[in-house]
Amino acid sequence: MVAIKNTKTFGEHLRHLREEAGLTLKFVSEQISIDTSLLAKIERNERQPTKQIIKQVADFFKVDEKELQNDFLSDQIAYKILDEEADLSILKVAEEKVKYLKTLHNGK
Amino acid sequence: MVAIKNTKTFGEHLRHLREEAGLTLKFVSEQISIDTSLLAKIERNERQPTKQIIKQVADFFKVDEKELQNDFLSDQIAYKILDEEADLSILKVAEEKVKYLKTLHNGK
DNA sequence: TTATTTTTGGACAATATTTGACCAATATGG
DNA sequence: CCATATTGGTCAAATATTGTCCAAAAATAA
Repeated sequence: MVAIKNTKTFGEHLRHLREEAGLTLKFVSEQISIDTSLLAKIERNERQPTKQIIKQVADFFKVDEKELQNDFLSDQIAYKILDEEADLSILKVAEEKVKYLKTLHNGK
Repeated sequence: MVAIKNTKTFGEHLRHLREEAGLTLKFVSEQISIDTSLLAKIERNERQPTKQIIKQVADFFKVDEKELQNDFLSDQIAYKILDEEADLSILKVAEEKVKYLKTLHNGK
């Protein structure tokens, strides 16, 4: 597993990759065949990337697809918690539930 | 804060409340004005309760609404992780992101 | 400044997802 | 068997999300 370097959001991560490479939204969006304004929104976390887009981005920037997917997933969870103004402690509960549900599926 | 007693899913929790009270789906669903089969599905985690339904259920069973909401929220997160077959470690990342996003909002 | 390029923002149709309702099928238990 | 409880499938309606288009704003260059 690759270590988690920072706590940037998915969009910030994407923007970082792009700026690091010194590329414009227009250029990158054309390379991966999506609308420029859509990519801009994804970088600002105003639109969610589809799995397809995550794959294209990963391929383009030569980063691990699974890692990007996880980055996006943790974003979704974080935003949901903020949205619902929930306590961070529910993450622990969620963790227990995952374990519980896994035993259900196995144990059948 | 009330301690988390178990790792049952939201639906199991609901079913437990109902059976403990010795009531039928039909009766409870009528009391809170939703379709019997909808309530059954919610208890089996086949349908997601709306906030409205969570409130009605909480009122009916005289349990804390916020607690039920949290229970449902942690369910959603757990199912999402199972769905995506993601590692539990992303929960830690999500936690860091929540903290990070909170500083962003405050710090403005 | 002006021109050019880049990024942002809003509106909107198209698409996808979710909900709740209805009803039939299946279980449960007298 | 009969009566009641629960489950399961289908579907239209409601809701949410996506991607596109284009204009506005911001940044950069000339």
